[in-house]
Amino acid sequence: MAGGRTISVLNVAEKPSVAKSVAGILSRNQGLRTRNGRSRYNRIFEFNYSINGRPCHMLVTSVTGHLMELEFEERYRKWHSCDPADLYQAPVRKFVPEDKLDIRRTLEEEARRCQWLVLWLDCDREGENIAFEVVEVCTAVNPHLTIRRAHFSALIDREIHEAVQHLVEPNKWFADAVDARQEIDLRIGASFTRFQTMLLRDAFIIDSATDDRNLVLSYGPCQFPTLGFIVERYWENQAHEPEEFWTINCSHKSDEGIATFNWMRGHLFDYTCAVIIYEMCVQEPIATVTKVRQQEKLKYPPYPLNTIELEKRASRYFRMSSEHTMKVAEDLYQAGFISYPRTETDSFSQRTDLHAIVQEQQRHPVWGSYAQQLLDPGAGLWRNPGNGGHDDKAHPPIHPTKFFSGENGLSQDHHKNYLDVYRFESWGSSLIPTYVSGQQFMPTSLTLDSGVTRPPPLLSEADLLSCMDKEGIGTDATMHDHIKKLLDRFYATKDSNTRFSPTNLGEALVMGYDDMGYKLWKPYLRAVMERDMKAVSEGTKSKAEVLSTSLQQMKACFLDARLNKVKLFEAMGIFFERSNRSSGDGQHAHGEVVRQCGLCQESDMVLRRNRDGNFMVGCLAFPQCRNAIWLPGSVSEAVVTTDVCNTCTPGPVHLIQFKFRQLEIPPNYNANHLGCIGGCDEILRQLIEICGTGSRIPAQGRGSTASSSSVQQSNSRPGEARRGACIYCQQTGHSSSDCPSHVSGSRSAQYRGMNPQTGDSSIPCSTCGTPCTLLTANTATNRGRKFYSCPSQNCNFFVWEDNLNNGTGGRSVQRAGMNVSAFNSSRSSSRGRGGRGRGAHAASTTFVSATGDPISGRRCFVCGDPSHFANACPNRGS
DNA sequence: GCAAGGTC
Repeated sequence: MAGGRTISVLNVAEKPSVAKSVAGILSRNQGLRTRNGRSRYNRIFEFNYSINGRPCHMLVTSVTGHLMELEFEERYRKWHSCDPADLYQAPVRKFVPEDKLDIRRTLEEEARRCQWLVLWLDCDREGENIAFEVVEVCTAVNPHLTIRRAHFSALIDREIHEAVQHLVEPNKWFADAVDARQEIDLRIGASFTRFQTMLLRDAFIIDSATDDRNLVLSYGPCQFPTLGFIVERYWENQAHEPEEFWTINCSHKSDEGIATFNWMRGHLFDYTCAVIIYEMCVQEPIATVTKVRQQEKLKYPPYPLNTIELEKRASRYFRMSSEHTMKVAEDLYQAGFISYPRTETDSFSQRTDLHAIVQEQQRHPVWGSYAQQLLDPGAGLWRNPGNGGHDDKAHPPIHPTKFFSGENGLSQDHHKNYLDVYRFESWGSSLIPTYVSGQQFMPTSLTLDSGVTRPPPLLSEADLLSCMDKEGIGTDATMHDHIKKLLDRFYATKDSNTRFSPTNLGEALVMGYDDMGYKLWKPYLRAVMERDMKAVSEGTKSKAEVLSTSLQQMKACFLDARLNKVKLFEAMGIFFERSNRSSGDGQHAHGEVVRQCGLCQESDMVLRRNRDGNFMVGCLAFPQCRNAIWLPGSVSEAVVTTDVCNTCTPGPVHLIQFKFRQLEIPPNYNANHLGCIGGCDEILRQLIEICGTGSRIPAQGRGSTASSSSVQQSNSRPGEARRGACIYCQQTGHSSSDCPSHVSGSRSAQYRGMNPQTGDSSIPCSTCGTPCTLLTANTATNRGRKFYSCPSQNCNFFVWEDNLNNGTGGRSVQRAGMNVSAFNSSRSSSRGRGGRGRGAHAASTTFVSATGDPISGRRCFVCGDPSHFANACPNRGS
């Protein structure tokens, strides 16, 4: 027993609620006195206690998070006071802001009469940094203080009592890492924010905010990569080219149940190929079981909960925003129901008394009995939770700390269940027949189904949190703040389904930096910083070293970005009108009118230039109407004239005076051309074909996600935009398969490679009028011979090209399998071409067409010979 | 008027 003279101990917690809990637990509410400090929120608790046998007069008070802020010195604070580049070396200082001065005074007054200072800040890097802020303030008035740190991670008796009996030294490396992070964030954030705000805000009419003058175009090392995730996914989504594919599906129903068989090849994009294979199946439909494999499927309970997983699950199951979730979790933590809610840890340490945690829940009406069973050694149900593999060495996974019966004052949102027999995941169940190897059966259904590839969905809040987590953007405690900031800054919007899209402003900014070739909107920068911080916190790098190299690099990057500011200007110019031309009429503000939009028939089509300098004519009603015509990439200038085309209807269609870059067009074309986009202009069509539209070529640094960033996000796509006028609307600039006036792009695969306007590679189907592509046979008897075949499922139109030229005309070939769902098809696709038919039973081997008519005169699909089917065709496979 | 990180 140490005994001896009573010492006064000043205990400082990170927030008032923790001070109250710590005081309550240590004093066991015996002899606990409370008084006000200088700050009305941060009260002081007093009681007597004994640390390692030594009598102590304990004073417990608190701060409210960081006591200090980092700021530039006064003369650099005004935005126009200096060149933003100077902010990389302008002096900074830590100071206690006005609203924290009373807390500082409390600390000073109490510290003067204490011998010890015990720091009860949260046990993470930020907490350690705050601890040193408190130390700085207290030792300034009492240099003789003995400094001690309490380590705890839950506000429960055994943790707190143990912490106070095992005090340690504060960790300077942890605090240094935060100092470095603060300084880098401040310098980068302030320099780029001032730079881009002053550059762009007054130059463009940014209509997102009510008052442009107060708009801040902030840049931050966390908010920008977060925006980058949203934009990148948005670009991927917009650039997606839907492609139709085909699958062969088979099911078998028996007394035991129904089995669905998937094609080992998955799916094929080549329709003809899929039909041939399908037809072979139809011809010999008896299925043989070649292998039977039984596999046990395991479903594991979720790992112990960390902050991000909490936010993701709350968003997924409760549709709670991450911001709200954290507020609720904080309430529960402060009320003592759950452990600290900001943790990266998803595995329980060996020391955690899991049985004690479960014991608390035995009284619960819903899962209490389950808890009892878990604890019953006879039941043998107890299993230790899985190990998620993360441990921040500061806090345990989020877990309930005491029984919660549904107290008043807490909303329904607070009633989260951590130990429930988890309600949000379930087993899928179905019974399938048993099979033995070698067994044969007649499929109940055998269908050729089509599907269309889907674009990746826009990011949900849970997706976004995953991206941030994966790349280390923000802390578990701040991720939701960064997401909210993007909404507040008008950089992004969230739809009712919690899916995020960039606004024009957000997309333009990312595009601008991307065009510079910079990864400033990517997470790499932050990742490097985070690695540096970790190195500092582990003592392998010094704070000074990290600051010096990091800031040097960032300043170089800043100066370079400023040299390339024209890229930001151009990107903004795609979405926003320049403010010095803002007073013009509406038409001028958006471009020159070429014609009325033939698609929506409400708005005008106007001539515009995209960020790559390429011209297009787009509908003013975008994005409601996506009609767009991309012009040749070789156009250097384009001006809408008052001349009107006298062929194209509905008029008026204004002619455009084009100037082409001579070097980019063939020598026999004139660099100056008065052209029409109405469909009549053969020269324009040819130049689009020759030069491409240039609009969708991936820009440097944007990789595969490039294309959609163009201004209109039209449906046109790189390769197809070059192939001439659309067969539906006769406009150039998009292909038929992309025609916005046409219902579906799902047929796109069928039209590839054709050239409708040249007349020699496409003819209309004699039945439905659909253009038929010129294809080349590859059979032994007809290799190299060209033919036309209708891509439509409803036609069997087929004609050899040489017959056509001889005037023989087309003939139909019945194709078994197409349009035919052999056997009763219960799995027909509503969208695709296959499987729509009704069918007779297989045993009769009668096939019925999609119209219900029996098929007669069936012929080989490969060579057209009625004497055999494709699977027996002598020409097949040669 | 800027960042991100604490917290009220």
